[in-house]
Amino acid sequence: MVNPLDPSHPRPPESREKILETAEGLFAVSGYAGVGMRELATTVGLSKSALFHHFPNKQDLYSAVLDRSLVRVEAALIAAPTTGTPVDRLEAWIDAVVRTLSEDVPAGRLMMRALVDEEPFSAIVLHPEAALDRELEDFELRLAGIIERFSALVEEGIAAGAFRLVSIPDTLLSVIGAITFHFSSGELGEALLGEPVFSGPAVERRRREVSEFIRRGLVA
Amino acid sequence: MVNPLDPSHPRPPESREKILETAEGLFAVSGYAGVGMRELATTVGLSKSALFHHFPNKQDLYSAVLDRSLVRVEAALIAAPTTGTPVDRLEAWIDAVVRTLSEDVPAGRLMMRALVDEEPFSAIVLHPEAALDRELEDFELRLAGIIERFSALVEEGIAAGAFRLVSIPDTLLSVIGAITFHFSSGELGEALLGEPVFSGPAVERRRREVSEFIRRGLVA
DNA sequence: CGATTGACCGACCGACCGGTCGGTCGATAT
DNA sequence: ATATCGACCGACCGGTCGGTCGGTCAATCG
Repeated sequence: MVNPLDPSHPRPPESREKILETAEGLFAVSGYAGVGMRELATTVGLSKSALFHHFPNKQDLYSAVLDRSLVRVEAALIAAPTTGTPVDRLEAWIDAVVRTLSEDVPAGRLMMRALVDEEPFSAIVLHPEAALDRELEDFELRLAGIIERFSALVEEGIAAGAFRLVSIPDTLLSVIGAITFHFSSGELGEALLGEPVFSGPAVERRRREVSEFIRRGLVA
Repeated sequence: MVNPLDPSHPRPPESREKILETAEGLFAVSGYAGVGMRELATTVGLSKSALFHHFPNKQDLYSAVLDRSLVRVEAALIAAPTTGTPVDRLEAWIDAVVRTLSEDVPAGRLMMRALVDEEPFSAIVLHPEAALDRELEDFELRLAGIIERFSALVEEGIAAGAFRLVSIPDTLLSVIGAITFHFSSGELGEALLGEPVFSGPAVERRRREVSEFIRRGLVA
């Protein structure tokens, strides 16, 4: 039995976590095809073989990285209050997502890339029961859950008369685009803002601005 | 002298254009690193050497593809009316961009990828005069011009009291994100909408929805 | 103690990468 | 008739890709 308190020699879970953490940053910057297993290995400080010891192949490693980021977003959403008016809850959720993406720097860019890439997702997102023959990745199901939450909130808000009678899918795409793109915009964002996208003031301003922008776009 | 009316044998400008057109589609789907010159060559129906005959290297070909898409957006913006209230002009511009992106299917995804990729852009976007040592690509200057147009419009609208006192950079990032992401969302978008993103009804609805959403988010 | 196990490494594999080179071919220019 | 030129091709280059394999080593188990 391994003693989890024994600090002698790099313990296994540490390596696995370090690989995921490093891979998140690299995949966010260069995309799936733009990161080589050698590059990742040397950045982590392990041999390439060690990577394949912890993950069966590159795609599964990528899926694990993606799911790890989505778990944080999901957790923030679950932790957010579920009481109050739809407008209150919407603002709380936007705050939660913005805060999460501002703390996990590579996550926004990573998710934007994953969303734009064709492969991982399919028409199953809203109909998981109709899973064709393909096996669904963890992160696909998790994303579907997150989207479903937002979708239900907007639907409820419309029914309660708090929101305009918008097209829910279009609204979802607008909101995802506005929030995620900001934290994916890298150098362009910094050039526009005049300061790093992830600096304290920029994040705080973003939270206010995007929240107000979406609120006004949505309320009746 | 080449007779441009002579349809005998594949004429050179046709090949170059065909390469760009094909490359736009491939780069949009798989990204810069995800497309090989061999794959592109065989898709076009030429040899790999022919690609390097028309373009000095892969990066320059990619830049040309990007610029070609931006030219269309720029042209649509220039053709749009520049009279009326800021709100009118904003709506006309959003219409123009949405229409352009809906007609040039790969363009949205291609631009979203380019925007998320770190390399091509730098902090020069709004300060082209401060161009460090690096030579600016055509498409970078063109993008800077497009952003500058939108920025000026929002600024003017605020000064005229037509728009709220928003953070202009944040608003630009929200608008770019909302519009571009929709046409980059591929399978996710189709799953949410229940129909192809680029189908007639979906495009028309998108035009209305995103225009109204942004208008409400921005007007005083 | 010996056996097992998990973390890790170096060497290696076939496929593919971007890019170069020498040359062919048909149309134009002189 | 001949020289030139642009479009194009097949063969080839060094290097990198994701992935495999045999083995080492330290810690644990029985």
